[in-house]
Parts: sequence; structure tokens; C-alpha cells
Amino acid sequence: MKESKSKIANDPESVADRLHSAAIHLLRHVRRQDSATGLGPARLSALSVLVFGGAMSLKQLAAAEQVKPPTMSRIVDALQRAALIEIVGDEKDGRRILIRPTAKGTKLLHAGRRRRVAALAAQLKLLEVAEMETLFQATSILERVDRGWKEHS
Amino acid sequence: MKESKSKIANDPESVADRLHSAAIHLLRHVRRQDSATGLGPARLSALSVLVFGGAMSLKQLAAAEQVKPPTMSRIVDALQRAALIEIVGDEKDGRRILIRPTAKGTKLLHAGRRRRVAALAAQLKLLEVAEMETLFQATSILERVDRGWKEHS
DNA sequence: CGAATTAGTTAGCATAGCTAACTATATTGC
DNA sequence: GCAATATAGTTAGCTATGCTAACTAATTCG
Repeated sequence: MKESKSKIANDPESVADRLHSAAIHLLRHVRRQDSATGLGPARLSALSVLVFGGAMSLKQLAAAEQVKPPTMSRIVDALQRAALIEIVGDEKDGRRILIRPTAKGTKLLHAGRRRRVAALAAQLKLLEVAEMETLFQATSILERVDRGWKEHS
Repeated sequence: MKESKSKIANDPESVADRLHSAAIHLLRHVRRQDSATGLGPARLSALSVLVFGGAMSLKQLAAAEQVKPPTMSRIVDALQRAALIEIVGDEKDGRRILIRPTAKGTKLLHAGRRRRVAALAAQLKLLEVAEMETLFQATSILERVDRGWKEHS
């Protein structure tokens, strides 16, 4: 016998392939909740970074969203006109701006996030306890992978 | 004592929240490989559905991509002009078109997919065997969740 | 102080989403 | 069997989101 337990097709390439597909399909489903926010994907995502990451400059926000400054400039403009964020001038550096979510923006984002998470949670409730445990452990591993990823690029 | 083992914060809401975040971050990283394909995200994704799902009509392809027919019509037009797909008239129904990937399109998609998966696999190679095993089991669970999801909506 | 660098914006282009309106083909009903 | 209806796809025109190039304003450096 080769090995006692499940050496079957769990090499990195195979797991990466299936994990990749799973992530795509998972997000495709939860994303359908977003229309209720009245915001497009780019604006919603930028607002999310601000709510969870705190106030930051336009350049930092653009980098976080993997987008160029002109693109973020327009998104910020739209979010500001919708009163979801506010712009504060930087005391130390007159060129920089500090972008931070308003109470309205924070509330809207949390509501949207709750809808997404609830849609996923509704599916997870159908799982066995042991399966939930496996997914729980998987999230911890993936969070570590993500941290390692950020360091190297 | 309340419970012997890891009842700690692995309720559906909490796991859903972390899984959701993990999926976002995972895709944000692998997506950076896509510029090498020379295609935008919508075209790449539509081509992927055709390569893995086989030839289908425009309406079916639009539904698979959660997009309206006019949007898909333009994407298909661009993919055809790039010779990555070809259009065949349906024998039974003169209104329908059958869209299928060309050899060139299939090759391009697979190359792009390999780059994405390789980027993820490179990170997974740093994990312990037991962790890979956990992720492997997680993908199986998530694939089942996805199948259940498709049925109910 | 002047030159180079840096932060952000503006202009202009391509892609990607939508609805409304259109064309062409199928299906239905009398 | 043909008129009415339904369905598949396209076209037109709008908004949103991505880019590069070029600009303005502020900072930093020699």
C-alpha cells in the first residue's frame, strides 16, 4: 500500500485549482446581494477598505484596491457626492488628502456586508458540525496565506 | 465547562464572514496574473465558461455570467474578432446561435488559468501536509455548497 | 532658491454593465 | 394557414470603471 490516508489528489496544484474555482463561485453568489446597496462594485469595495482599514490617502486607497490614482479619484468623488465618505486635508502635507467614511457610509457598508454574509451563512447552516469545523480551520489557513502573500508582493 | 472542543467562534455567521473575506483576498491576488492574457475580465470569464462548459447559446452564456444579453452580445463580438470563439447557426432554431471556443481560445484560456493556479499553488506549497489536507476537504465541502446554491436560485 | 519628486486631478480613450427599442424567427390559437 | 404572440439576438445610448498622458500644486533636496 502507498499511504494510509487520502494522499489522493491533494497536491498543491490540484487544491489550488479547486480552491480557485470555489472562491469564484462563492463570490458570484454573494455578489447578487449588492444591488440592494445602490452602489457599483468599485465604490462598494473602496468604501469597504475605508470602513475596515480606517482613514487613508487616495494613493493608499488606490493601492489597496489595485487601481491607479485617477480611477480612485473618480470613485472617491462619487462616494463624497453621496455623502458616504468625507475628505480632510492633511496637516503635515498639503498635497495629501485623508479620506474617511461618514456614519452614513459605515452604516450602508455594514448593512451590505451583513446581506452578503447572511446569504453565505444560510448555506453553511445546512452543513454538518464537522464540516463547519473544517471550513473554520480552512479560513485560518487562508488568512495566513493571505498575510504571507502581502509580504512578498 | 461549556463544550470540550472548538465551539469557539465557528458559528455559521462567523465562518461565513471569514470565508467571504478569504475568497475576496485570494481572487485579488491571483487576478494579477490576468494582464498576461491581454483580455479584460469579462471576456476572460466568458471564454472560461465556454471552455469548461462547452458550446452554448448567447442567452445561456449571459445567464452563466449573470449578465444581460446585450452585454454578452458585445463580449462575444470582441472574442470573435479576436478569433478566440466561433459562432455556428443552430439547425433547429434559426434565432439561436451556438458559441464555441476555437483552439486558439482554448489554449489562451488554459495558459491564463495555469498562471492563476500556479500563483496560488506557490503559496500552498509553503503549508504543512495537514493544512493541505484541510484545504482539500474544504474544497469538497464548498463544491457541494455551490451545487446546492445553484439548485435554489 | 531652483530642480526634481510626489499627490492628486483632468482629459480622453476602451471595456463592461444596463434599459429600451428593433429585427428575425418560432410558436400558438383560432 | 395565417395572424398574434413570444423568444433570441442586436443596436443605440446611457453610466460606471479601468487605463495613460498631461497638468497643478506642494514638498523635498542640492
